[in-house]
Amino acid sequence: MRLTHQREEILSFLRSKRAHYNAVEIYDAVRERIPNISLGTVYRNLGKLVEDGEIITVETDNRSIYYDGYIAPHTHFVCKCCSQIFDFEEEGQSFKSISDKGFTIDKHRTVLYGTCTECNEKN
Amino acid sequence: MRLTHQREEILSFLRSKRAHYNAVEIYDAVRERIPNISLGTVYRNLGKLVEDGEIITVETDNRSIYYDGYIAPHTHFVCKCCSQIFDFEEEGQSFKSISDKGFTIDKHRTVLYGTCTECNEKN
DNA sequence: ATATGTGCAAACTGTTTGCACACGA
DNA sequence: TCGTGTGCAAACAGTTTGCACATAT
Repeated sequence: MRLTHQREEILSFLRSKRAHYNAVEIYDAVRERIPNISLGTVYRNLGKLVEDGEIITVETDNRSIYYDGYIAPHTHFVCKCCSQIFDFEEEGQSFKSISDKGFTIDKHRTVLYGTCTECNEKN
Repeated sequence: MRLTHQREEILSFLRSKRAHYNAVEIYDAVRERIPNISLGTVYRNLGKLVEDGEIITVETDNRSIYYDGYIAPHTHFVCKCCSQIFDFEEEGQSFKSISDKGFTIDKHRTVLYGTCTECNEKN
């Protein structure tokens, strides 16, 4: 993976903020430093960075994918009202400490990604 | 919520299968019984059924949303190879029993949905 | 030197929506 | 009857991609 100016700026932007951005938000932010960067380049780099494990994605029930430069395992909370995404270190099924902070939890989704038994046996 | 033939067929299809389908797959299945149903109607009904808590969604890193008629809390496993979605009753952070079955877990995402403290205070 | 990346614009895909008509309660 | 739902087609939004040129190594 070649280290281009564009890729560097995208990665350092995501690492500098402890927050979650979609592709267009990242595009707008990076454009302040590289005015002629294209949205296609942003998408291509985000894809590569995810593939490489440099950043992670947050799949929500919004239409767009959010990207996170903080890659240690953690839990995301999506507010249906302001659509902000919050980080929590809590894992597991007890989210009592989160509700205690004043958050109301409507639903909770856990998704694992990987290779199933059958596919593992085939390869 | 009015009980139309279309809504009935969509819901009974999802309840009859312990599997996960996207809108087009549901459209194709229901079309065998209601040949002139439209994809728009399928989407509208899926939205209403989710809103009503009759079915749940599975957000994956595929482009499309999957729908599940089995609404008890459970964990989903998405195979990156065959893209099948598997159900597991396991919750929490220890997925040892899943790996013991021959599944390889690459990543694990937990997302909570609800209302944040600030928005709760506003309302 | 050359494989990889870029900007641009067009294409693609999943989903939503406006409209006139149909139907369930 | 009347408010909700439907089929259809067009619109939309997020994302991907083909191309010719540029750049990192």
